[in-house]
Amino acid sequence: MVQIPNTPAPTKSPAPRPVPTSADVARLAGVSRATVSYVLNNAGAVRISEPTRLRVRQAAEELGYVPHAAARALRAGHSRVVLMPTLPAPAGPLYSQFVHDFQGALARLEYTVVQYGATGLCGDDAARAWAELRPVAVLVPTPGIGPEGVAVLKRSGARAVVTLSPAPVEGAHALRLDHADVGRSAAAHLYARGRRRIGVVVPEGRGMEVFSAPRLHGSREALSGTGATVTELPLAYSEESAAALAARWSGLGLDAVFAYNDEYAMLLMRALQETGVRVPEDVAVVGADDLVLGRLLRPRLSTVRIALPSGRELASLVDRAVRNPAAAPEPHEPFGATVVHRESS
Amino acid sequence: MVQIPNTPAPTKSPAPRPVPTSADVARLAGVSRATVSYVLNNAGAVRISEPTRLRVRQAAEELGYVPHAAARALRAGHSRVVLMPTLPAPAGPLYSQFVHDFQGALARLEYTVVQYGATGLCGDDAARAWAELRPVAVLVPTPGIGPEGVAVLKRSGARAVVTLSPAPVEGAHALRLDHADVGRSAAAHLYARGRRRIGVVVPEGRGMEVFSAPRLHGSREALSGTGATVTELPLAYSEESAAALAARWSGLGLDAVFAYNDEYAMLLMRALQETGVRVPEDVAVVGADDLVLGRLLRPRLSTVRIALPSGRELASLVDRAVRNPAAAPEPHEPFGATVVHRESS
DNA sequence: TTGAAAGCGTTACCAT
DNA sequence: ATGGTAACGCTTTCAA
Repeated sequence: MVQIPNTPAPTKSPAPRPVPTSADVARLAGVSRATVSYVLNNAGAVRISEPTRLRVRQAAEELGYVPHAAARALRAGHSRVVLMPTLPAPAGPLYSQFVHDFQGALARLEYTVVQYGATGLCGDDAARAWAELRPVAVLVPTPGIGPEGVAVLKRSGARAVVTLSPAPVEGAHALRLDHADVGRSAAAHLYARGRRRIGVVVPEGRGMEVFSAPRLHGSREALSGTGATVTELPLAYSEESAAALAARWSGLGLDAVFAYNDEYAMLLMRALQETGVRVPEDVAVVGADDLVLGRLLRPRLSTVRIALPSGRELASLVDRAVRNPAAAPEPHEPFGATVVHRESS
Repeated sequence: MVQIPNTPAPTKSPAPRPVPTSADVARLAGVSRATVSYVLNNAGAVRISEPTRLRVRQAAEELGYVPHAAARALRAGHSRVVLMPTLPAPAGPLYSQFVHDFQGALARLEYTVVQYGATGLCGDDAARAWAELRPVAVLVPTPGIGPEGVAVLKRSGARAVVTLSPAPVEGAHALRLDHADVGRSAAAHLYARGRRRIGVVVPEGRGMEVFSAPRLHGSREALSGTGATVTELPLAYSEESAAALAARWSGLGLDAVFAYNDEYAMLLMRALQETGVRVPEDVAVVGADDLVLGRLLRPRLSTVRIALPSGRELASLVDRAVRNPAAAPEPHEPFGATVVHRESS
């Protein structure tokens, strides 16, 4: 049977040229695919004559050849991708900075960080979706993945799984980071300052509960049995929502508020001040995350600081774990939440 | 020759089990790989008996089988990955929100958004690195990629390339977004308010110049030939840096400042107020990005708002472009920069 | 209803 | 020094 070479498929008019492959480069340069591979990867083991190298390079240039990462990974049996699921809510400044540092540090170690939109799925289902990419390591920034999920990832070739979560997860390098600690610290601080009727801001908005729920819970826990009360205060990140909350403030009878984080604290504090509520005389306010803006407010904002690991440290941990996956997860102290007492409480 | 099956490589002690493949599932279930594929992908065209389906599912479960995305993409010849290079600097709140929306909207359209750390490389070199992933679409959030880069991506199978940049890029759906407009608007506004000696804050820090340079340049441009002066004000995002700048303020002799964005404006405004400089009487301040916090400052912060496309709109644009790559890039008006005049100017 | 086989793009091994 | 070939894991067409 005669095969007509390169008959264009009779579908679309622009006839989308197929993506050039290394075989195309080889054909154009008049060499074999192996030679193309050697030249383009600067393989030291094999010597290729200079003229040949040149021909191959020119051919690749001419065709606009770009190697196919998936094919390469398939062949190699591994990749240098470090996977980082994206958060369920827009990231705050603290986290953005952290991700940026982490990414930069890993890039210097020749890894590629991929933030992957793992929408909808949760827990060990999500782990399966991540495992499809066969990352060499995974950093899970929220709780929710369990030992099963970790096992799936490891069976799929992940040499390191690092979790940031309250409880250590079997099989993972568990960096213990409990947002409930933030709530606990804030509430304990307010209680120690003599406050007894404490509001806790709970941001509205999909995905926010991942962080707000533990912060609320921690506050409740710290105050249980003390006789102090905790009042949940839903609040959207808008002037209107804050004004509405401030308008019904006197009816709530609160003498303190833990405002979820510094940004919400600023929002609420302004609304309260507008309606004549004095801070900290009438109500003590505590934020969290120790953002720059907290120091700029008047009164200066008390806040709870979390000792996040630096991006560089975490990158180096990942690298060590990848190089030696057999090593037991390094134990470490939970990241503490420290109250930074300023003027608002 | 007799081949000893599954001889473990005599290397490491924990003998890392190889990752289970669909062949392993097939073997365990006593069927062929094709059947496994049919069952696991719910192929409608072929009917598989219920008992077989069950056996396959159980085998997959037991082995912890997860399909290999790279292999699948290789075989399919395409993917649903939308690539988004990460910014060279930590993202601000405006951008974080945008990315989150964009990702959510694309997920609903069954795309997978991947943020890819494209560190170091720039322009068309970066494009080559992105092309290795064979994304179906690419959203380039910074200028720097040229027609060459777009061509590389398209030749590599990208059916849509969307750029957010000042000048339209040949071959791409170019959303025209010029940060110089922000600088122009701010400067023109300050000039119209009678200010003539105008400072422009330039954030320090790697990667910031991508946005700060055009904003500065736009300010210069708007004032050239008017007799007004532009003074460059390097500023790190810290209280100390702001205090240092405020300390030498009177020597600068400025009557207005465009503070890069609302966050820097807040930082500088506070430092100025601390040293007794009155806003807006002594110095007019304009921020940018129209963040919530600008409305919370006193005096309320004037700002320049950029009409970013919503994540949903952009997602739908990407989807349309992917479905019909032949269509000419949809023309559109450049996104305007609008001055929101409040009290600080 | 199920199985065999080809092929996606790449690279490593083994001939030449 | 270079080229043929097999194999990575998966899907799909064709044949039984």
